[in-house]
Amino acid sequence: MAAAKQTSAQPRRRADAQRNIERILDAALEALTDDLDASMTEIARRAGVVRATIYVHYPTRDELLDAVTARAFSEIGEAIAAADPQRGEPIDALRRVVAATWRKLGRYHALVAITTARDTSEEVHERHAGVLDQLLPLVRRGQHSGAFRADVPADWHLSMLIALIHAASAEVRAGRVDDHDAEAAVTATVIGALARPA
Amino acid sequence: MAAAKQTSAQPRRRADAQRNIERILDAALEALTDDLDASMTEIARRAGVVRATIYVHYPTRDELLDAVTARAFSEIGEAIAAADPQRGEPIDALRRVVAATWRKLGRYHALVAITTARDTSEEVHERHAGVLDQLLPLVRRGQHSGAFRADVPADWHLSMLIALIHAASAEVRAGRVDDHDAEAAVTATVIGALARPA
DNA sequence: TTGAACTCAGACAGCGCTGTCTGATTTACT
DNA sequence: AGTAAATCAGACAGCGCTGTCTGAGTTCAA
Repeated sequence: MAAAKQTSAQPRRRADAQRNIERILDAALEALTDDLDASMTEIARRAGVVRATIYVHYPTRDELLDAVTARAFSEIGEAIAAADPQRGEPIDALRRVVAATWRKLGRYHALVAITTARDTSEEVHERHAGVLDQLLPLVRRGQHSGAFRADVPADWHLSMLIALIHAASAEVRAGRVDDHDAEAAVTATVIGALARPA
Repeated sequence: MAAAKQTSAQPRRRADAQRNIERILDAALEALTDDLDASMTEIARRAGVVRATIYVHYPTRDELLDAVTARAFSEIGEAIAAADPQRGEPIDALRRVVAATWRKLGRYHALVAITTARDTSEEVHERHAGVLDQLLPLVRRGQHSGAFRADVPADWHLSMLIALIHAASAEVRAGRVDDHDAEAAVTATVIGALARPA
């Protein structure tokens, strides 16, 4: 079993073990963002542990990737919930959601690429379910109210939203746009892409 | 030197060699679309040749990837030129360009991912230059005329355009939208993303 | 028809990765 | 203070890949 969030049913984990788990997950995300094929050796180096220590916590590379991805989606889900997507006009709610999530989502592009390549599309969809379940209602009510174009499936809008956020993040990483300008730009671009034409 | 397009300066290539080169490039594109890490063994299998035959024409894996990518960008450049991006209103020209290129561009996502991961951003930019040189004037004149939003760099619009096309193609490959509906949808989504709000 | 270009069919070496192992050492919880 | 949890520091085996090689056989252009 991979390292799991501690529960009262398990013996307490030593503090240094808990610290190492966080460092391993952080290092994995960073290494994989730089190189989709980053090795366990490279991840261990960045985490400041020996390779065998990773295997203590995550018996295989895939289990490590699953853990990093689960953590990422959990964080995004929390950010979306905090943006309160059900409240107010769909366009306003979409603004809040994009502002709340674009930076995080952009960082997770590598994980999306890796899991998309590795898993079946059902597995990928299931992994995204926590996030999709929060966003689909917003897209649907926007389509119903006439704020968003309704001649495409709601899934289409979500795919376009995620693609634009990843592209925006790439522009920032490439240094072509600064972070502050990018926030206004990605918000406007997303709204333009989803909104029903006037 | 990698297998190059035949010129009068070179001895004529045998017909079966020419056929194999085309099949190798086709097989490489197909295999890499399915798996970014597709092996030379897999590419040879799909091409119906032995591995050593690929090495006769492309001494390294990277040279093969370069050849596939060069061919892809050449095709896209031709499709863009055929769409006549300098003619007419910017929105109309953008429609023509998207209609002419979205299917091809969508198929080359794997190559973009691979070369982006491998090369420096200068190298990637240089590789895209033939395509960017044709599209940047369209974006700039659209920004100048007020048709496209001008509060972001022209590069921003191009990145968003390409991201949306790739996402659209992924929706079609996933079977969530059919090809015909996707064309109308991607055109509308791109125009919405780039256009200055009314 | 001839002969060079081209391909085939393996075999081989080297590399880097993943996962496992073990005894020694360190950390930290009770 | 004691001791179990955790980590370290390599070493090891197996795997699959890339690139190279060679002699035999096939293809095709002149």
